[in-house]
Amino acid sequence: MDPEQIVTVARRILEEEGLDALSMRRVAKEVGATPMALYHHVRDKDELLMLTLSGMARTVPRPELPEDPRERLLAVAVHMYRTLRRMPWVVQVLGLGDLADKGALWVMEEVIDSAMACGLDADDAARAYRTIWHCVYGELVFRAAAERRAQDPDRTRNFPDALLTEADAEELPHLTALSGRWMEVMESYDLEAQLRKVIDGLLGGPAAQ
Amino acid sequence: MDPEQIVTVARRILEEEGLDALSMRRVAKEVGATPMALYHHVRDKDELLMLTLSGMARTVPRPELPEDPRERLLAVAVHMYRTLRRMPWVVQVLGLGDLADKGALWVMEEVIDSAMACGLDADDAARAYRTIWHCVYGELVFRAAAERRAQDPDRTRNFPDALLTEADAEELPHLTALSGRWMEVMESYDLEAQLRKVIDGLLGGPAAQ
DNA sequence: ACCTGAACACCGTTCAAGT
DNA sequence: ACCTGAACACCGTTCAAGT
Repeated sequence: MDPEQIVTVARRILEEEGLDALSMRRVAKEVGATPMALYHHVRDKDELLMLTLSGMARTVPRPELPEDPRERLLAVAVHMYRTLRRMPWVVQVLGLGDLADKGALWVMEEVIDSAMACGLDADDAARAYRTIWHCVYGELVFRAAAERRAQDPDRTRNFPDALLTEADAEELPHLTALSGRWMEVMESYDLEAQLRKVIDGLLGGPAAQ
Repeated sequence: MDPEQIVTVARRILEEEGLDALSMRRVAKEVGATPMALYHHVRDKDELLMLTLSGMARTVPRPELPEDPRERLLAVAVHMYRTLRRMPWVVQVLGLGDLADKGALWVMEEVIDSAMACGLDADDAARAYRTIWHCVYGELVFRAAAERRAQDPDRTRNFPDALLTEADAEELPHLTALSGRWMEVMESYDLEAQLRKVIDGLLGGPAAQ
């Protein structure tokens, strides 16, 4: 039983059942050892979680990217989104902290390089990366939440529709007008289109020419 | 022992010690009852969490907002950020799902109204709200993570610096150049300035005139 | 060095019984 | 209607003991 085997088992559990299903005891059982045996190879659960993340980036082939820097910036962001969309557990673990994977650094480099090619200085480019990442991460978190909710019909709330009463029409006219269509409007949310606008803003205006 | 008392105790625990410290048994103990008594007032832990959220918005006074719609949009977003920054547990609970508070709907209304006053149609304004919320939420999550990490000096990793070796200078030139300054650059990240650019992008260009 | 067994101090929730 | 007690099936982690 080596650390690699522990991490492999942990990743399988995360993939199949998500973060909530991962416990030291569960990993130990599936690895065929006592819970305490794990602690000879990882410091604690947090470290195990960190180890499940590192190396994941290598499993994703690096995409062909457009040459135009603005399009490249958009393409990297969309790639990051599509990749993590298929790995919901990675998003869950990322939210826990600062854990990171060396194999994913090229994404940051590519974003910063593209932004600089569009005229930003290095510091602004690094900050632009952060803002773009927030847009991607937020979308991943709330889309996952929406899917969970859709699967539990008992608790469907159709926020914000469920909170609106007739008395709100005056205070909240736009929400009232959107009422009933909210889900529909949100399903038409296109991250790529939104990111294009965000990138325009971060680069100081739409593409020239 | 009424539902209100249960929620009050739960909120205090969340405020003082965060989501991880909240358990049904702990709430029961502090309320002076057996764990099972709670289940006569709330369906399960998820419902209790939802109840802790609802009503929180009323505790925050609604701010004076500028008249200019673009400035109002920015001011609402910044207000949302500053408010939640002081309530880290609310951010934790929000990440769990779709839980929402009626008292916070004015924020959505105000964002959508401002965006429409700047020329967006209702659907685009709703989508703009979502993108802005992601920028705010992402910043809240990762700033909280950075603070947690800073308090546990044992695990400080200074991502991405810690992952870089000399061999990466060629593959990752910009990250290498930023190396060492990463923390510094991130500390200079100003959400208001970033949001101003994002809003420019979402509204289709910087303010006219 | 690597692993086990027993223990500590917890979890959320169900179920049958009490008033 | 509201609450309790006992139980079920779990947690992460420590500590002393084994090989």
